[in-house]
Amino acid sequence: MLRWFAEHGRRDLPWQTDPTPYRVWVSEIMLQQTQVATVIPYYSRFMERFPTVTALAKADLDAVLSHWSGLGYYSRARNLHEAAGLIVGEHNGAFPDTLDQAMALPGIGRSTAGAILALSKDQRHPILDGNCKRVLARYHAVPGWPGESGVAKRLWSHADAHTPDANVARYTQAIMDLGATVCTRTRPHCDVCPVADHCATGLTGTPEQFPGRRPKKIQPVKETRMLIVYSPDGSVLLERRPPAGIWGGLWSLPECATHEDPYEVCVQCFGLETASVDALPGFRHTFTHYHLDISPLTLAVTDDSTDIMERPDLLWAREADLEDRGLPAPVRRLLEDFFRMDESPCQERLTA
DNA sequence: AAGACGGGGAC
DNA sequence: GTCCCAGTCTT
Repeated sequence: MLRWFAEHGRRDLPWQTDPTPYRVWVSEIMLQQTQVATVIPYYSRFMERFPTVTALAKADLDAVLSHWSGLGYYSRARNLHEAAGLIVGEHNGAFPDTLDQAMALPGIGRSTAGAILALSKDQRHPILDGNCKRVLARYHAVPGWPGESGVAKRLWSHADAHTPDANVARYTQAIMDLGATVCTRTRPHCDVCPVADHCATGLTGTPEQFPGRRPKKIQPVKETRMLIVYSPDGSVLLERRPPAGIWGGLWSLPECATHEDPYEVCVQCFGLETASVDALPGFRHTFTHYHLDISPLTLAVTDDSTDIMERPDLLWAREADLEDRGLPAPVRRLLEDFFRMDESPCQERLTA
């Protein structure tokens, strides 16, 4: 593995050039359930804005969420920010040196804690990310879906047995790179695999059948109406979502259940008189666990009461304000389209 | 043990 | 469309 890594491993990823615990930590959190190519631009912007754990701890959560906007799993950003405060407040600004202390931080489980300490301090800890699960399930022909506790337990045992006493950082990067570039989900390249000779499935079996698939489930379909409440000065009303749950803590559009009257919602919830409801084309946003059918409605504010908003969960935002706010990806796209229509001469919606 | 939690890349 | 990804947290 180490010989293969020296020749074929990835050594030039942004967090590898200067693998401090902080830089590795941020990368590992971003890489949870997210592919390297997606992470890289986010990582660059994040490290430029929050170069140290102190800078991250001092920042507003809003600033952190805006740099996370579009990555998904926003609890990762909230946990990262909270953990930075704990590191500054309880660890004198130094990332914890033991596995248990690292795992005590929010957002850091066993695999991430092991990866950070292995990659940044060469400590001996096994990891078990998606790449390792695939490599080990194939190498040892472990049947079953890794989401089952018994299967995960066997994989952890193999991971620990393979982890060397020396060169842990390089070995850890090697097994992840092997999974990412050779032992790929479909059509693995067993002909160039450095461990194919001892692999239980590579040359003689069917590696694609490992690991076992997640049991299939029908995903429910939910629907909502999103209100684009716009004022004559070209700003739209944003509402902050609750800290937990879907899109937790992000700025989104007010929503209106199918049985509610959008005019009434504007009056009751925001004290705003509106007119001229228009429907924009609906679209479907798909999550891991359900589909969300979104029907956007535009409402023009008719009275001049835009100065009554003193609520911290409400915000009038112009187009230029959006980039500094954490918005769910579909809401960001929707508002970008809305403002783009606004500029287009064929629309008379705002000019009446 | 099972479900919640986003978004995008690969196919 | 489906599957999955450098998982963790809550229930």
